[in-house]
Amino acid sequence: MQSTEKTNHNFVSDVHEVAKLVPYGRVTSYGAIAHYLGSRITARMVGWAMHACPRGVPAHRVVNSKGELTGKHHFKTPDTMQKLLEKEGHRIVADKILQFSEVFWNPSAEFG
DNA sequence: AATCTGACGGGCA
DNA sequence: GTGCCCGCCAGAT
Repeated sequence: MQSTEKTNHNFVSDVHEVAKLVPYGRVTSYGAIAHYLGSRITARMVGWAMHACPRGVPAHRVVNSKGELTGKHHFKTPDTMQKLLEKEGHRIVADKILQFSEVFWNPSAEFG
């Protein structure tokens, strides 16, 4: 059947939903969300989806696979992301979350 | 219409 | 550890 769908940015809202599931005091990565959503979604797609994250999505809890705050420039100010994370109890040095593996939250491990 | 880029990540030299 | 390449999709120029 010929689907008349032109844009499939259905995954965009999926990304936002998963991001909302990240618990307070925890963080996840773009790649983890991508893997959870399926192999056709890559970390880069997740990053792209986050540029339009609606209010209520804790975008600051999504960092790259090394725990670095690579998306901080997309917040109101470049230090907003770090501020929010520190407020949630995280330790950040040089835009990098310390003990990242201990606060990392993996959606695939929780649901899949 | 074609090309480059982007909040990324894994693999390989 | 460093550096380059590939993949995936949509938007911008």
